[in-house]
Amino acid sequence: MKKKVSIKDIAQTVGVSTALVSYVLNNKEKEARVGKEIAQVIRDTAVEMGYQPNQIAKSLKTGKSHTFGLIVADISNPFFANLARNVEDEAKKFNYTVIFASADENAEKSQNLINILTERQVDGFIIAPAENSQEQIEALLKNNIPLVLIDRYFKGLDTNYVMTNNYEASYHAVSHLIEAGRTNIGMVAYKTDLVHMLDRKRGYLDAIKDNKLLKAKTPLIKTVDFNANQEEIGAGIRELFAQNPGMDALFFATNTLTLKGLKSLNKMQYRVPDDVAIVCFDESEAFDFFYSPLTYIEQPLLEMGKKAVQILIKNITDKKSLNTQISIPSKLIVRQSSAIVKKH
Amino acid sequence: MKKKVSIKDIAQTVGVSTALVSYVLNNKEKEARVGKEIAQVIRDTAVEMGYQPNQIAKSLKTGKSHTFGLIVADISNPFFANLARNVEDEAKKFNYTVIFASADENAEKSQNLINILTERQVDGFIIAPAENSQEQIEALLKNNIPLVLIDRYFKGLDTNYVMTNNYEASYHAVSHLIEAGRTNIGMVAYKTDLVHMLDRKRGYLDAIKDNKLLKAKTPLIKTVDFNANQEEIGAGIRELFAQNPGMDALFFATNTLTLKGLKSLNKMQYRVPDDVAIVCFDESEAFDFFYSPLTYIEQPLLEMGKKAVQILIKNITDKKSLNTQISIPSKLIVRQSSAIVKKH
DNA sequence: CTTGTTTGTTTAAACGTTTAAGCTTAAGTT
DNA sequence: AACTTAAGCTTAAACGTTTAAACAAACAAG
Repeated sequence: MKKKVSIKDIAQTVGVSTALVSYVLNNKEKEARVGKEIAQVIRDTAVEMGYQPNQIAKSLKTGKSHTFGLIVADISNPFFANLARNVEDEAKKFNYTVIFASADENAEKSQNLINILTERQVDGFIIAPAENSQEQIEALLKNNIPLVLIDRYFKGLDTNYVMTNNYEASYHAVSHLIEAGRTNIGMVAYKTDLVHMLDRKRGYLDAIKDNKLLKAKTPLIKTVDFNANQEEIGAGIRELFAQNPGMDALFFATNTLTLKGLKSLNKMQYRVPDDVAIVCFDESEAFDFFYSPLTYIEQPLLEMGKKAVQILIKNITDKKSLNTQISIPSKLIVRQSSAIVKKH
Repeated sequence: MKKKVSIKDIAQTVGVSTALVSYVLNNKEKEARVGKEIAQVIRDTAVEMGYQPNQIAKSLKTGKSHTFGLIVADISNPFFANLARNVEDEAKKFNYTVIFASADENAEKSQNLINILTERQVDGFIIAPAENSQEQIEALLKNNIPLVLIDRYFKGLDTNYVMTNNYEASYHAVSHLIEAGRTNIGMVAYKTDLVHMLDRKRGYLDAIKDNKLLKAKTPLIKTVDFNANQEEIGAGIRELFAQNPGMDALFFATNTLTLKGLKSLNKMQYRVPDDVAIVCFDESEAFDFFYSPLTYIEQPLLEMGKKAVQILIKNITDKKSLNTQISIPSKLIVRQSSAIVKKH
């Protein structure tokens, strides 16, 4: 039970050439005109000897590793963890293995991960690109490495991508707040030029503009750093309240922002939805447990994961295939945090 | 920018043999007595040509893939997602790549994943073993494949493992409930013989016994299936209440059980901690948002992840090294859900 | 100046596969 | 009988590395 058994070992014990063994074990008997009986013998000895193909050797020969990389911001963030799980499951259906990696919204780390994974000869990438990683993506494209962007994309780049309808979803969510009677709505978002975030901001702004709620002089959007902690986010919210006296609703751009924001609101003793209504992007188990269950935008993680894998594999198997760019709609889940409050 | 550049290409343009290039790029100049000037030329042309080593070829030659597999129950479960992130980071420090996979507490899936990963020639495994996967682990051991169990282990098997002190942590948590004045404490756990779960049950039972609270005739532990939904867990809790009139506290064995359990308790209109105190294993962002912030057992995920990686790598580099079996203590975070309630 | 040592470099086999091309023998076809 | 085709198998090169061993030239020492 020490040494691994190779095709050569099988060939030797059966008394044939390695070629024959390879043909049989790859179900190429027909094309290679292998004898029926000997094929069976080969198959039997293979299982008898406990043969496990060496994928590394296979990959070296064929130039395909049947592996791809999934680069996200942080695998421990439930959003990406769920996405990853869906990607994993879909990949398995096509006999692909996926290697996850976390880039922490950091271009340098991202480049590092891309290097490591290309050295490992992955057949392609699914990437939630970090800010300033545009050249990295371009380089991959130039090198003809199949690639699907997910969650975000770059305006100028013609790539495959799978997104949700960030603009419309935000527009819809904010409109919902307005319909619920809110007139002074703030937004907390990340300080970034990544398109998904810009779209969410645009959706927010347009909804306000279209409903003539915009007070031009006050900045209604507070942006914070990707790695902002609860205090910084709390400070941002405080500023929003200071700049917009009477602010009666907040729209959070992501789950992390929401969670830290809610804790700050609790500390500041704001009540939801009485003092301030809340709507946010993404899901979290915690949203169900907040005293006023949150209204949130549910992203289609299952479909996004599946689609990304399918597109990637299409691109891997047919390198000439055109780019696919899809946007899958999110769903607004309305609950108590954005309820209409009786004025008294 | 089409074809990848190989060591051969570099050798050709510099005008030396591939051996020299290999020596230089692997920093074996000293041992191989490569000329200083030519070494520099080789190094320069390598970066000029944008050389990226082919890890697949390297692996085939050296028999080491510098990769290991991490098999957990479900990567989308925050417990495993966090663990995975810590494993990822620690592995990167040693230049290892990790391949995550979810076995869904299912032995068949687990075997499947092990097969796929061994075919990919991973250098080792970190596994949170599923029930009935003992023979799989034994087989790996017999084949001399380095291996660290995490979160759970098997009583009869001499393997590396990294765990938390499930028994003591549970004992302590339940004792804490008793000290807080609770006298009729139920437990919700998974129906499994995996050691970590048995230990948590034992800790619970012993704490009760040592404090003379045990009513022998009533089964105070309700066990449910791994994939039990909220309704089933709710039904379990209902039964517990029926069998133990006056039950005034519940101990949940995992985060998932807790989340579903709390939702059921809400539905049944039990109030925490007035009607029933709660303590649970694992963390969840949601615990902070429950109206009565939960008292929970915080597992040392960072240390567990790090240790597991370190032990695995030690085992990979020195196959003769003895098994390391460590238990890292968890911490009870006491909050409102287990508070003392004034009787009236 | 032989012989030995050092320094710098190349050769070539190997890792476990795949696969085009070649080889043999048997079976059809005229 | 001579030739073609088919069936069944083997040969050998290749994928991109690593590395022990061989080689060659330069230098040192006796």
